[in-house]
Amino acid sequence: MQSEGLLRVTGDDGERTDAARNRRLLLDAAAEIVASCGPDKLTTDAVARRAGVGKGTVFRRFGSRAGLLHALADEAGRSFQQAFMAGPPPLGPGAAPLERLVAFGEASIGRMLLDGQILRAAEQRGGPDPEHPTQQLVRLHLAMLLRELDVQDPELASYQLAAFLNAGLLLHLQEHRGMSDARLAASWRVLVVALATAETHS
Amino acid sequence: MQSEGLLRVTGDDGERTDAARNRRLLLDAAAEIVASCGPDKLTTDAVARRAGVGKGTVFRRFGSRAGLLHALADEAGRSFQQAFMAGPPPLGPGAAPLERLVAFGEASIGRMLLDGQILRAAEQRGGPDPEHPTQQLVRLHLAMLLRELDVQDPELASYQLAAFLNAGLLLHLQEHRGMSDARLAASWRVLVVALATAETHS
DNA sequence: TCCTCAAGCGGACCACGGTCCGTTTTATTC
DNA sequence: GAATAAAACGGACCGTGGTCCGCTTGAGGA
Repeated sequence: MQSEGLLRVTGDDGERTDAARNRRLLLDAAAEIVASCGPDKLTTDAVARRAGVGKGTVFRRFGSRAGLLHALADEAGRSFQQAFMAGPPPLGPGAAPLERLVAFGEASIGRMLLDGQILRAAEQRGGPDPEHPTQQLVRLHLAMLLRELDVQDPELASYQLAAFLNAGLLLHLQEHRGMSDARLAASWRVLVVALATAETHS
Repeated sequence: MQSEGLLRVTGDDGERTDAARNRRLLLDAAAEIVASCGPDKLTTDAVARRAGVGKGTVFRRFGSRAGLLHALADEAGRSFQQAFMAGPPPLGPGAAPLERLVAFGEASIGRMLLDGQILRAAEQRGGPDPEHPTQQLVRLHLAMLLRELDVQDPELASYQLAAFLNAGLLLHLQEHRGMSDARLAASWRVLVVALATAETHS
């Protein structure tokens, strides 16, 4: 009998060698499929078949289709993570916080062209549709008010604000992060007041 | 033979009477299911069965499960729409723009407790998961920088910023709204600069 | 080297969203 | 009221994500 039932680990990080091998096979197969057909064509069946493993293995290793896409996106984005955590300024440490914030946003935006497809697919099939009539109504309303406040680019700013006023996010913050309505409202107020009082430098 | 093949309309807004009846049956059935079991239990089969219609009818009327949920949420939110478009200040017209913006956010936040469940379900099954490790890393980074800038409630602010730096949204703006990287970056800069320079009133 | 058993595996299976197409209903015209 | 064609209907059907469970593998202990 075996003295310790908990630490059977031998692989890199607690993964059996065949498990590690299959993870790689799956990630490679997924990358190939995405490269040749786009992320939408990546079905769990297809990736399993291509990797030469059973479908169950996909879910054992990655939990879900989204998990697989996430792992893929993480591999691609590892250098980005390195860059903003330990790379050279202005993205990495060394520059002033505001510089770094600006750089971070710019880098994120630029990155989208690169592997945004995968990131979007990982975020979930479909996702909230910004062009749904109801959402448009909200944004139109926000944009109108922002315009009156002389905010720069009110249309885009309305997207930024609407992105926060989102049922999925708000409910998550309330339910899983225990944030009170008061706190959410206060933060919203800070945000819009900041936007409103920002000087409109061209 | 009939002279005009285009205008067969007789119902309220171009809908045949049986179509209108079925729309109501479906909405009512959906509302009942949501009320008794929550939105997650609302399957297209179940709602069709409960309404006593075929499954195809669900899709003919609402296009998708999400469409049905949206219609449901819209019914519930109609009074809210009225309120911010034509109701009394500060939500409706009459108050200063900034007041209205603040009120709008507060109302949206408060509304979530009411029928946020439906709205979230309508937004799409799953949706982006804010607690995914990668997302957490991004938010931690943002929060750290925001803290250095003495922004109020940096944690929550990090959610606000991250909500915008989102592959689905960014890609949508680039692809379907034709917004350039430069424009997105400029708007991002305005946003973070505004937050950074807002005075920290307790 | 063999034994043991947790970890891993595979693919049949299920549930659900969405499509398709032959049939039925509705409104209009005569 | 009969004829007509567009619109709507229904439910069998399909693809895909995700689960389940009996079988296999691999690694440490003896």
